[in-house]
Amino acid sequence: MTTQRDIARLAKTSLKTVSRVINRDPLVNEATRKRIQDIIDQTGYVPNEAARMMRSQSSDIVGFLSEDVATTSSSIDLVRGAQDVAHAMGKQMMLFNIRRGEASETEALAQLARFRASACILATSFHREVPLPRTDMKTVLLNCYDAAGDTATVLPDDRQLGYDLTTELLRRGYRRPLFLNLAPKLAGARLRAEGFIAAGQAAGLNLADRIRTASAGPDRDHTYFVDDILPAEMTGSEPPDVLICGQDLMALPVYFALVRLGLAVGRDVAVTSFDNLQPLAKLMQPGLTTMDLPYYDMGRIAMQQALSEHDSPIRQLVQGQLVERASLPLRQSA
Amino acid sequence: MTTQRDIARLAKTSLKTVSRVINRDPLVNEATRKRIQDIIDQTGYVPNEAARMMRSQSSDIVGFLSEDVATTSSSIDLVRGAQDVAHAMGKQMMLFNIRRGEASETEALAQLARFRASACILATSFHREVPLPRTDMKTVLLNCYDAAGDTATVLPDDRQLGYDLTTELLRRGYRRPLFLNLAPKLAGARLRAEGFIAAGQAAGLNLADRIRTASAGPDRDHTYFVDDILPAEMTGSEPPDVLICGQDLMALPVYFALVRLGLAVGRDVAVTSFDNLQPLAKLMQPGLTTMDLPYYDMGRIAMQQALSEHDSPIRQLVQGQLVERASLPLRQSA
DNA sequence: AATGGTTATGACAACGTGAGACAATTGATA
DNA sequence: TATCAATTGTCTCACGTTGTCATAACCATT
Repeated sequence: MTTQRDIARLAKTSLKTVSRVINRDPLVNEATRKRIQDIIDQTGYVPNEAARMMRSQSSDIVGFLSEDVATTSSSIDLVRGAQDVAHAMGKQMMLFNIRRGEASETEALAQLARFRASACILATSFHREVPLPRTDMKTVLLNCYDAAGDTATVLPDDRQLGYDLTTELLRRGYRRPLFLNLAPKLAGARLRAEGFIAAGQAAGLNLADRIRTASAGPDRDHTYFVDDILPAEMTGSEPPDVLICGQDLMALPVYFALVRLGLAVGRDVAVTSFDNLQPLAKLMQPGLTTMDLPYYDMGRIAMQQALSEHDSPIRQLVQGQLVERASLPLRQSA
Repeated sequence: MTTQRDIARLAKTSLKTVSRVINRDPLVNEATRKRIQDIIDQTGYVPNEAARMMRSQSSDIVGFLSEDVATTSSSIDLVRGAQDVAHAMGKQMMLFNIRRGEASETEALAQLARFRASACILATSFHREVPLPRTDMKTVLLNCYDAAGDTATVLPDDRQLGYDLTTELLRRGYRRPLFLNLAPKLAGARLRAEGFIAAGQAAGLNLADRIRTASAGPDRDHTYFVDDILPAEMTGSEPPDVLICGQDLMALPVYFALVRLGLAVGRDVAVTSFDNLQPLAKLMQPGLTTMDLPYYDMGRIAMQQALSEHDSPIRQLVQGQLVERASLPLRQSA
């Protein structure tokens, strides 16, 4: 491999001058600079990052530990946002697919320590509390938080998401929303429920009994709602005029269930959700109106905090936005 | 940061002996080894990878350049497979989200060169030909190939996938399959069509005219099939008894279209597809019977080839497997 | 010509690790 | 006591880069 020493020899100059050219030190004569630069281009010299790291005692590497990169495609946007910021700042990101609390997490942190990484981002695929691993590295929690609450944290503003979505439904004339919420062990589910009720209060409606929750995991949720809740509610005397699903993946079986009940989504009952999962939300028929979760922005912000010199705010909430499709038409006045 | 020199001072021994312990030199007395190891554990000493890289002139880093980590969740499995193998071999993976042929690709390769990466994997989200970037690094193409054909390549055996799926349909008694294929610019689409026809021939059926293709991109495909092809074919005199969709994401709008046509998936017409996209394929009602594309295995194999000393086979084809769900019932004899 | 100031260049050390050469020490055995 | 093997230590170099400091070259002013 070509080194600065080789360049110096070829350019008949000193090692230091080559280094100056490479580091854009202005204290170099233009003619010399050009002569050296030409040789650099010719030889295809590439600086050795390892040597640079050793000399500077710092590494330009940030770790991204992600749980379940596999399961949820939304978490990919967290990765993308973080990576885009890192590269824009000339940093490198090392991605680790881990399981929280298991050996894979410890190993990832050990690897990052070997590379003297300046910081690490710990991301989860859904908003929830996590145990904080023991590490000396600067840490940013992404889409999760720890009980102690003294670590920089980036979270979706789930309460506001629930509030905004509900407010929009009410504004459009819907009066009997039914919230098919995710399990309360998910922090986002609890917060959205709060926002849902608060938005009702603001409009003079008591929505507290308009929430259904399943205690088990996501998969079970769907079965419960589809087989038990929906048939009962939709055939009752006062059926809901709009369903709020806990996530887009729940809206899909809900669509199918409504078809089985002989109801048309959008006409007989509106359906909304949270996630804006691509390309699912767009491919569903009718297109799913859903609260876009700002994962890409969250990834960006987390990386900005990981790279910032000064201390980051402990908890930063990121807003989402409603994406309108055909599943939530403007309601005809009853 | 603690160094080997610090350890030596604390253990009242020489730098060399510490180095021996760390590098597992057997020529060390057991008692001494333990004493030093204890201090290493206590201080939480972590070897400096930069120094090690410089000393050993090699880096243990493999690059993974992926197009559209964002768009397709299937490509995540490529990443996971590659990462699992890398970590098992004590290597580090650097992930880059790039666009083929654009600056992001060149920059990623430049970064990897700075780290003296030993190899890089170039992955695409769907099976197609790509231009090979100029680089000195050992390269493995994953889910894509270049025209010259002298680069190690890992691909799904799409021809076999098409053949196996079709054979299974025929074995179950279906006789009028209709293949709603992806655009032929995708290599996988062309190969699956070959397999489809070959399987027909093997069963004494001419299926050449049972393929429909759209020339535009995936999104357009769906519209075309859903709005033009399906209504015409399904209401014809001899409607298909089973639909083969080019991908699970196409099967979704197809489901909705069949509902609009008053047809029940599984009962009136069977539906199958390619991908086994999680969790979509499972959540659709009825569950989608689909050819699982072995992305995780492909990722593993690509990384194995990237790390292998000797030259890798130019083209390695990986097999898939049918995942049975309710959308393809065993057919009642007509 | 001497002085001072600026600009350009070079010599050298140091970062942490690993390895080779070889000396020194210890303990056991002949 | 002499000999040998096992263990530990000393010393040195190398990897590639960059900060510190020193020197050289040049110009303008006195």
